[in-house]
Amino acid sequence: MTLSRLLVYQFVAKLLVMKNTEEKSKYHHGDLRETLLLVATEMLQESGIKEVSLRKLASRVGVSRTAPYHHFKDKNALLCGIAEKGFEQLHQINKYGSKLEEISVKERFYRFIHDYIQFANNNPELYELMFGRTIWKDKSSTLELRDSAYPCFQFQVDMTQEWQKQGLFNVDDNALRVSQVLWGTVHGIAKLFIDGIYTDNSKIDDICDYAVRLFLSNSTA
Amino acid sequence: MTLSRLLVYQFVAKLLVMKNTEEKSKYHHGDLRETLLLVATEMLQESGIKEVSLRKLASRVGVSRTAPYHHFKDKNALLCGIAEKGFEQLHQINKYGSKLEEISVKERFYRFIHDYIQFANNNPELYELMFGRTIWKDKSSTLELRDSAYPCFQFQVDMTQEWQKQGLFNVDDNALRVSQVLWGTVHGIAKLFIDGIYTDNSKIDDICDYAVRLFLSNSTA
DNA sequence: CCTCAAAGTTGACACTGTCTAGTTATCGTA
DNA sequence: TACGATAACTAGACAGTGTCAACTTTGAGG
Repeated sequence: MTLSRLLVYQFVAKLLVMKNTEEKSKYHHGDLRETLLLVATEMLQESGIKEVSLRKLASRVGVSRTAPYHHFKDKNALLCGIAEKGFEQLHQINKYGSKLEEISVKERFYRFIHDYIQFANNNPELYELMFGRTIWKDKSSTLELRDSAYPCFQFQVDMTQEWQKQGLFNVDDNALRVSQVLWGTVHGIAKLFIDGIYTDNSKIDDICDYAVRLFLSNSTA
Repeated sequence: MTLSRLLVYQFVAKLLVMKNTEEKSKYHHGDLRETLLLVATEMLQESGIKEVSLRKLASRVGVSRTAPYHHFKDKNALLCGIAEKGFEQLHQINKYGSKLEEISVKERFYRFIHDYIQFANNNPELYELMFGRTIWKDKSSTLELRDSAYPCFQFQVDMTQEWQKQGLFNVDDNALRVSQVLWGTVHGIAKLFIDGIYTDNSKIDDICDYAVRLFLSNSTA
């Protein structure tokens, strides 16, 4: 299964380069960087970050152990690359949810919380990587990673501001602070689930309900 | 510095055994298990979990590489042992804070949030270990770990119930759910700080303030 | 056509966790 | 007091890991 998909990757990657030429030798891969990210993400999702090693990755892609070093400074840079795409995905989800005009603000707020936690729950290893200290602590985050993560963070502040305007929260409150607490809540619940401390996934919806209720019990909307 | 403290450990450990005898040979350490936990915790706090290796630990303690295996099944068991003590510490803090009768319930609630996040912030590596997937995911947690962690978790539910009785939250709400959301919030904020995503530590108090305000804006106390 | 940088290679090094087999010390019991 | 079991400890080995240095192949541009 993984093997067959891998062959597809290599094939597609090669197609990207075979624009005018008929055949390519195998020495130059074509689009190794993208293929590495693709396969590494797959390995991550399949068997966890502990199983992602550069050597295994290289061998899966069919390339020598040190070839990845021509596309990523080190393992950390590769991981940042994976997380980068995760943030684009999450940002997309948030944007989509905030545009649903056929439902009430309150419902949109519930959906934000719910969709966020679902994203984490559907991609536990990816989420763990995106928000883990591996790539953030000690200033080890790549410039490109920050460029894709910060807009995603900022969007959450913007949404909070919108919720304030619509009466879910006090307009006089500092939007950044409110958003930091809200994000803390969803992040915390998500983490407790995917780290295996909250174990009953069937209770996710119920917990989201309570989160909304606790925050909005005095909203004017 | 570390070296001198290490010598103290070894000395103390030896004293524990030298009850009746005058001198002990060095083949048997005396209380290796406890010494390993002590030194490992120190290594953890000093330079992060990534720097904690069984071999380095053994060599610091002055024992062969495989000696620790006679006291811990594997590395995971050692880490569980460290976390265990962390939970006892945290439980202690929670218990202490809940007994302060000279301040109001609201202030006690604030202190719970504040103290919790401070504990995480003062012991980032330990907290990371205690609540990280390394020891929880895939049922890798030790029985002893669970025995020290679960009472700590339960205590938070008990506190929530007390807060409900005193009017901070609706008495009719499911205490477990309320507590799961509250705990999610403090855990999430703590994590965002210690993982390096929230970077301005001087804002901790302010964020705690907002958390309390958001939760208690409609309390009857 | 030639050059040169980019992309890919092998070999090596210093680590890691953990298994196996062997050694030494300790303690309860005959 | 002697003995034998067993707990505590040791060295050797193995398969992994990330990453560095030195080398080769390839393709594109002057």
